[in-house]
Amino acid sequence: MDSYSNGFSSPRAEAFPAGLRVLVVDDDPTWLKILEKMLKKCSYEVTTCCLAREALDLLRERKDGFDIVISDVNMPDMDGFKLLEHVGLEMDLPVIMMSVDGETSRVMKGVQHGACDYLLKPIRMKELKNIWQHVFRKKIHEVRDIEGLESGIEEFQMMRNGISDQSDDGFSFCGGDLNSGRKRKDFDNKHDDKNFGDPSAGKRTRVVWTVDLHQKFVKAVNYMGFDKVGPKKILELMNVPWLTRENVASHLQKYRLYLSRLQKDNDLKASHGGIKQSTDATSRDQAGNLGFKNSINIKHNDVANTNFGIPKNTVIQNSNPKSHDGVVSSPDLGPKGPLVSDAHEIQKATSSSGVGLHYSFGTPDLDTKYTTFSSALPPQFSWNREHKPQIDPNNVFNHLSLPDLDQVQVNQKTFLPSYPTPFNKERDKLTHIKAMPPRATECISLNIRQQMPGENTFGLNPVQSECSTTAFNPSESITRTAWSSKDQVLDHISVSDLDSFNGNLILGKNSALTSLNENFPPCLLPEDCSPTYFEMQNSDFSDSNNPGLLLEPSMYLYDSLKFDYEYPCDPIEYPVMDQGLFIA
DNA sequence: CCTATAATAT
DNA sequence: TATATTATAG
Repeated sequence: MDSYSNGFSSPRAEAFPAGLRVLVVDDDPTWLKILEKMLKKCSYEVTTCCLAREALDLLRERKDGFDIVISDVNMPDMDGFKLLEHVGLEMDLPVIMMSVDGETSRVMKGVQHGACDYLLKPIRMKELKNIWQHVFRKKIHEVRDIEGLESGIEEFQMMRNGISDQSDDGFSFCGGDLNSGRKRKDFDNKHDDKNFGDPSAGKRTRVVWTVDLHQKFVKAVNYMGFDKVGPKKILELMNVPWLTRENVASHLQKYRLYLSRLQKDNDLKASHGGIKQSTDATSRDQAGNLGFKNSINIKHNDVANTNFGIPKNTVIQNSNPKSHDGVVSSPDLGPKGPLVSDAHEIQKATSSSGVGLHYSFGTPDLDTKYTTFSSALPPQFSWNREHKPQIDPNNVFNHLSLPDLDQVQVNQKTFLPSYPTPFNKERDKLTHIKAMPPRATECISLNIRQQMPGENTFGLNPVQSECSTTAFNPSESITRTAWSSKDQVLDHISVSDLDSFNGNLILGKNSALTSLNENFPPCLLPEDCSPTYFEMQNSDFSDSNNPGLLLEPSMYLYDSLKFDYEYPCDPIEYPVMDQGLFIA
């Protein structure tokens, strides 16, 4: 692992792609062998398994044990897409799907479910050689995120060179604003003026906590330590001009509540398992500590390369030195049963269930402020800047990261994202990981409401659409919504923009909003995914090993994407998918 | 700063 | 209508 981590942490290292930890899943032993061989030739560290279940278990056991997963689509025990979903939700690892079938709809489905790439068998070296780019790309994005809080941008820039930035991704996917890139945000003016300054307006505008905003929030929290945080500090760190302390306080309240609920669930689960910890502690307290403490204190730069400053996993280190091993895994929860269970069912049940936090992406409402994009937007665009001109350059858009907890965490060691658990506290105490709830739990669902760029293409307006999907439930039958994708994106799981886009169109309830375009963000896309997909088509790029090269290809890809997507297929078709996306 | 509660939004 | 999110009061 070390080697691995090193490699990634410092892209420049020659060893770079070497040591990439790949998990290959395919029910056909022959393919498994072949792939293993090929991957080893690429100097990757390969682990194989022929069952999806097995793969999931492996991944759960060794949370930070893999950098990327390559899975066949057709498998007896579990649909490859389902596996994809689980992986995306639970470990946030890039997943490459493969099959003999290159039917567009299948590929699309893979992408929608979060696959960062879709390879057609027979797979050639060419294609495998570059899989590291998915890992790298993801890393970069994460960096970016974090960066926001930290002052250092250097790293970011470094990476940046190599890779296209999100905006590219985003755009291409969105299918929308290709050329201009960003649509403008005209409307800011309106809103801005309105409420802010004048008290006269009796009530303040309502802040919508978009994913982006929430991420910032979380970062801030993690950065300073959960227990130490206060609205004021968070606000400062977030550096979002128009946000008020009250807004943050309110959100913090909600967040804590949410965490406590989460905890509670976990406890329950744990108890079920028989192992009950002392958790009973009041929910409040726990909540307070949850998760963050541990993770946070470390924000050093030393890690700089890798992490970008985020503290995250510290906890793990402390508690479990071997985090790698998967200490984290939680047996009780029984990843098995429930996971496999059909997402469908769960979804249904769950979708509305209450556990998740919902974030929205866009905004339809004029009065409301949406934070979301502020980041992505160039300063000029920032909406409310009036109040505070400061804009974070940092803000970049990232794709969404998981909601709270994990979010962006980066493993210092590995650099792969790991989930931070909210439950650190307990973890520490207990040390047993068992007690811990499975990550899945952590993955709560998010409903994201996003607004797509109203694409002009269609002439439609962007509308919000929502769809939710369920992730899975790790342990009990609890169901959770994974997140809704409507638009997008959650990390990988998400749907392709295209879909969402279309979805929006269709759904368009608020069509009135037509002008919205502001825009959004193209960003949300799962960066990983998009480009890749195309790559297949243009196989040319596949050769480069050099990270530096990465960029170029991407660009191409993007272009091609744009092209393709420019004429989106029938919008109509998608909506449906949209909804069902995750569901399978 | 935190909690509770009202006001809104979905 | 029931719930969830956010604003406000205490």
